[in-house]
Amino acid sequence: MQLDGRLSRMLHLLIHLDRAEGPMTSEAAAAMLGTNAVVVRRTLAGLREAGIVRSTKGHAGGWTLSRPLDDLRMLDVYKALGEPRIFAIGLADPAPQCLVEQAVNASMSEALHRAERLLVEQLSTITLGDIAADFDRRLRGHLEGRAEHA
Amino acid sequence: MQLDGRLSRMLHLLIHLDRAEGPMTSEAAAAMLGTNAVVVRRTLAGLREAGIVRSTKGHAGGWTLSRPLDDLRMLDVYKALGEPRIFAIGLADPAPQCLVEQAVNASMSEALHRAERLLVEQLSTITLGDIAADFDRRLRGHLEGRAEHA
DNA sequence: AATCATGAAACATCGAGAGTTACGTTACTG
DNA sequence: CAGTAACGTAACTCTCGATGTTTCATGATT
Repeated sequence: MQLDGRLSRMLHLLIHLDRAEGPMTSEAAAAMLGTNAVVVRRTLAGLREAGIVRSTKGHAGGWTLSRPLDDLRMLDVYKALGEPRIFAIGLADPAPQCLVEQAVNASMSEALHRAERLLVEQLSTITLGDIAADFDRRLRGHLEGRAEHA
Repeated sequence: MQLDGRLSRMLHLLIHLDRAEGPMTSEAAAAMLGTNAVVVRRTLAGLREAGIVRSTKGHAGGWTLSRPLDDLRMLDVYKALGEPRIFAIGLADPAPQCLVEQAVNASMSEALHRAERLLVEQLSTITLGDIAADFDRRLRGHLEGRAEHA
């Protein structure tokens, strides 16, 4: 994976955590995400500090959601991950002497910032509850599709 | 530089090409951009295929702009670069079996695509002529600033 | 005491842009 | 026509951050 898939993975995992009964181990989460348990712990660490999940050690331990999905916006998760870099493209030199490059930077920054604001606005609008509701719709559609074939 | 600075660099360079008299060598361009001549050639190759610049070999050779800046939109340059990846974040799995992940992907793709559309729209609105005009304003301001100190 | 789980450090892997070296080709110059 | 200046290109290396892996320590349950 050449992209930063942490936000995507965490959204996926958090909804499963909500659906799960009792704590989910890093091992189980890793199997679900197709990755390694240490990667899961590392990534969830930020969410724990942000109060999104709780972890318990020992027997029957693991990860638990500490808020309802409706109180969780995609933006909260993004911030809990440390607000990773959004864009793969950027300025060659953020503080150039050359006035030409300064003008280029002004145009590019403006465009990038606007796109970033739109993205952040959307992340703040959509809750994990919304995504879970979409999942439920997909699940019903999926089951109906199977029923028709029966 | 951890970001893709090609668009930024090419915008910068193209305006200098417009201002320059006669062809500019890759070596001179590299010095201006703080990089290597081979990097310049490699990057400009795409712009040449897109008809944005021309290259001539031999004595007094180098790179020349083949269109006026007002006919060049930032988007043209972006496309000539092969439309590089815009976002550093993305989906962990673009075609998952899991319906939860499908729902997550739907939300994230939607948000990312909207942000991308806004960015592309802006890149298509701004011409290199606009940026050059902004440079001219900055230059006047710069000279006035120096004059006041004199 | 044994086991199961997280916490965390240390290191390897990977991909893409960037940088570098080297050599071939083309075109001008004297 | 030899020399030189420039692009064209292949084939590397370097870098950086996310990802993956190994290992050991710590804490909680049985």
